[in-house]
Amino acid sequence: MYVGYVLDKDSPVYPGPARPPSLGLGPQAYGPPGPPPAPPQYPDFASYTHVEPTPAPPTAWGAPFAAPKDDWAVAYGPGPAAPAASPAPLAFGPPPDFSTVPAPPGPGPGLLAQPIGGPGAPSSPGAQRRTPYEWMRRSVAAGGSGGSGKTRTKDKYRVVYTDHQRLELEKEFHYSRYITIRRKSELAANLGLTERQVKIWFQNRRAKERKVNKKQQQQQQQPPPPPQLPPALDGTSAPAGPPLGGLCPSSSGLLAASSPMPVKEEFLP
DNA sequence: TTGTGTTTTACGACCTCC
DNA sequence: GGAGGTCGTAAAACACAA
Repeated sequence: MYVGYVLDKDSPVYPGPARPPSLGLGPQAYGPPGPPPAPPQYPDFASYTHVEPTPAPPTAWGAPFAAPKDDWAVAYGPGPAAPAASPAPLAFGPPPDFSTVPAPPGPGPGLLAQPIGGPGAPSSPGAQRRTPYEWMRRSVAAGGSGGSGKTRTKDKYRVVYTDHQRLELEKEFHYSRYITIRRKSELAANLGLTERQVKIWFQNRRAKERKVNKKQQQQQQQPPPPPQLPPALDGTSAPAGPPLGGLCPSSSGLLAASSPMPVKEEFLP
């Protein structure tokens, strides 16, 4: 690992890029070596302030998240109210939007305020997507490859992170593809995860992004085959013209117009 | 309800760096 | 040697069509 530079960046909550500029890896620059540093992959995230949440920003982050899903608001509840012992002012805790919604059913004010082993709140909207209660109870030892060393047991193969956990992880990821040691500790502490889980989440997240990017690249290199025209039209239409150009200028244009990074469906308004 | 495909955690193998 | 990186994979969780 590159502990050196990571530790170097332990200055107050991300005063600058977590990646040394010498690597050409800004906070948003991610990708296989070679491609130019590239514009921020998440222009929409430009307004996401990673540091202290300002008193009342309409939204702590940008457009894709400007309108938090209602169900999130329902699910998250008022949040942890930033544990008093929090070492640093974190951007944690739900955005202001979340602070006014009622707490989810169940004991405890908010997810983060609860010990991870607690009953926990439904992770997702209406708990229809997830059934978190059981895994929430088990997740105390999650990450728990430690100890017995056997983690893939039948009843505890993997846990499902709550939407809030994922939300915070995503926020962190959008800020920087690589998390610092300090930030990892803070995240783990505040989300009730282990540092190992945070680390692995970031690894998996990067893998996912690579996969998505690769897929998009392939799609752009292989434009979809022209639509099959009915025989009647096929015989009379000029073969060279852009297919159905009048109706749809070009599919490549659509691809190009799409964001380099697909917005997580959950984050879509 | 069931079958199937996709996504999400988690791990091991291997590599690089200090 | 230890930590974290990628890559590949397993299996649970989930979404959705039939």
